[in-house]
Amino acid sequence: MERKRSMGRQKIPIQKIEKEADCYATFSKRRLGLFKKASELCALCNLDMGIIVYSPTGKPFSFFHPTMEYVVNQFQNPNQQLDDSSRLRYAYIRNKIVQLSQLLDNLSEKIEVETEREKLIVDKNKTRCSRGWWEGSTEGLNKEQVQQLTTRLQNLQLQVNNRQNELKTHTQAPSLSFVPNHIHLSIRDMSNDSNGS
Amino acid sequence: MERKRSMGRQKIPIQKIEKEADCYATFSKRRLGLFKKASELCALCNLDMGIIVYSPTGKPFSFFHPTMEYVVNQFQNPNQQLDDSSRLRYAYIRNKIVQLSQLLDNLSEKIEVETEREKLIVDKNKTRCSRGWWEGSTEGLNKEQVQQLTTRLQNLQLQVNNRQNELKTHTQAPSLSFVPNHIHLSIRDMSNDSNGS
DNA sequence: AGCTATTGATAAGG
DNA sequence: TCCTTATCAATAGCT
Repeated sequence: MERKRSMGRQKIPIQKIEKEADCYATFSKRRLGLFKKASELCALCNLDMGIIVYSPTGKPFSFFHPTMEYVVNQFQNPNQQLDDSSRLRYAYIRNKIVQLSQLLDNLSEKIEVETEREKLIVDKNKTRCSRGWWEGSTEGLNKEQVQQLTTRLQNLQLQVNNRQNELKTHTQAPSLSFVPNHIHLSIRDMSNDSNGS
Repeated sequence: MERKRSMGRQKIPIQKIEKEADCYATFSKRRLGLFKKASELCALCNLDMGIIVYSPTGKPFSFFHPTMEYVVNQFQNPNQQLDDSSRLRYAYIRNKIVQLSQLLDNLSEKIEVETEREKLIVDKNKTRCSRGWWEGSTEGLNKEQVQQLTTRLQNLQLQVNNRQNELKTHTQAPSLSFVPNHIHLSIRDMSNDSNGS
């Protein structure tokens, strides 16, 4: 039997991580995890929320649904009623987000299917020794190629996310960043978008 | 061998939970989980962040470190420099939070030790059949009693948290709520606190 | 609220 | 940075 290749996840004390590199790594992972949890909560309970977090280097990241203005303003003035034009604007934004959300989910699904298909092809290749466009490669390299393709597809997904984010942001404000799947994301201001696209 | 007493956690699709009761339950659990993750991230990387989330019924909950004003304002005006008095005020708040944090951590630790001790006592009782203040109870009831004590201690911990939160909040704003351990929590305004307590 | 079986998140290591 | 593995942590379904 093969020896363990990793210690696996270990318990860590919840204190400042002094080693800088580890701190950054942990921030990256946990910020993603946090935003994912947030987007899941938004989707599961159909509610509004926002997160702002500064990286150890001070770079701001945010997650908002439906918009930062809406979430913060409602919090500061819970009893304030919106005027009709504001209501319309937010209704519009919500719709837009739902549409984009569905689009992304569709794309994500396609990517998964595609990735799955590639896996099947490789398996077939392994068992039947058939040859295709990857012929000439060793089995190890095939696996690597599939990994690369998978990575490329996943990168595409992230790019789609970022592009969506840009489209929704178009502002000079600090970079907004977010997470794949179940979007429900950040919008800074869509008032410029009132004349249609 | 005993039959399984529960189905355990099941996979659920990330879509609106239509059953209202389930939606509320999920919100409660996941909001707590989210805030805990947030407080851990703050502690691990020593950074600023804020979360605002509205329950399915519209009740606002928030998590901020060090303050809402600070986090939001810095996000909206990333290049703005604070004046000296603001710097001092925030430094003061940060210090206060760290102090409270340590206090709570100490209390939490004591509670854990106490809980552990109770467990040991029960184990001893089981193996040695010694008798104490729980005498007269069956073994099953003893276990239950210990469970109750444990619960009471945990509730105490939560109450300490909530009390701290109140102390830091004292405002007419929507209720701020948060999570045990590694606090790093919400403050709305401490300017009234300048003359000491 | 509290419990348990599972799923999900993530610290280490490459 | 990104992936894998082994573990730890969060939580869905019940009670």
